Amino acid sequence: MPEMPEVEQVRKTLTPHIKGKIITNVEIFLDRLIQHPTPEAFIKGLIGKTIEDVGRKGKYLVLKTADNQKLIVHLRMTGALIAQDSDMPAPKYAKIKFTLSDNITMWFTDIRTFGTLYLVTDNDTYIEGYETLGPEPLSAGFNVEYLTPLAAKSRKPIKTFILDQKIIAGLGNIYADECLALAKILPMRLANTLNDAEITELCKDINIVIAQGIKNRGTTFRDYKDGEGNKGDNQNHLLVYSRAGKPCKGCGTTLVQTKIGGRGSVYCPICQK
DNA sequence: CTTCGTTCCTGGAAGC
DNA sequence: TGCTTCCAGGAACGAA
Repeated sequence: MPEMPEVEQVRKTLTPHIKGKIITNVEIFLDRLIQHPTPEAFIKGLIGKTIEDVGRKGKYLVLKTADNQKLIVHLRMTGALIAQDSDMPAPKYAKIKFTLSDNITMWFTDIRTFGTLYLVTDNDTYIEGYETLGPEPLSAGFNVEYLTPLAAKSRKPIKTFILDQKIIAGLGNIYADECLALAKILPMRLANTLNDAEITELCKDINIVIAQGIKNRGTTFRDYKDGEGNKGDNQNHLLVYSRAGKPCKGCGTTLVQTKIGGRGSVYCPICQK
């Protein structure tokens, strides 16, 4: 499930294969994934363009294809962008084929087909989730001064609060559980009950957990792969996620699984307060 | 206004 | 063994 570290790893691994390449053809095998404009206009708008830059904003990949045009991709649950030689067979679950110059093909694959793609030209559409993103972990705008007043007026569980992309861009279910475990805060605590010391610790630990995820090239549980089709390594470094019933790495207590905001959540009932 | 539940979708695992 | 049921969750949406 691509969260910020996974999307960043995709960006990094994709860049050397596609940057500077010309898009010579586009084939769409599932129209529904194209959110804007029409599939026909999407194809027409991309053919002949050069991929000038491969960027990222939160969990969105942003491919610049002209001064006034960008291809925005959200992988959601099981989407992937993979670059490979054009003479290689199509990967499984291929949904969109971007034929590039220099014998490279970039495939968009997706098992559950929740992924979304937008071709935005001259800001001709408004992408709600993209435009309202909060600051990212590890960025200057993400700090205690920013987070404290927002938490103070939120009555959501702290886990749900930090999963809100308008508050923090890039956290998903795995890293949210990990951040709260490291900060020793129970995920069901309401955001406005955290004291200053706890917010400070959480802020610091969100940065630590995300930096570790990036360093370990992302977390692969089931389907996530980077731009070259490789898995990440961070699943071998997790404190709580997917470890329900196993001993806490801190105190040995059996980790507990529950549901918060409809999402599976794992925590240590002793270490986390 | 905020918060909560539902929905989209498929594959894999668990249960009987 | 083979079938059915449940679960995974990002984010939009409608309901409370």
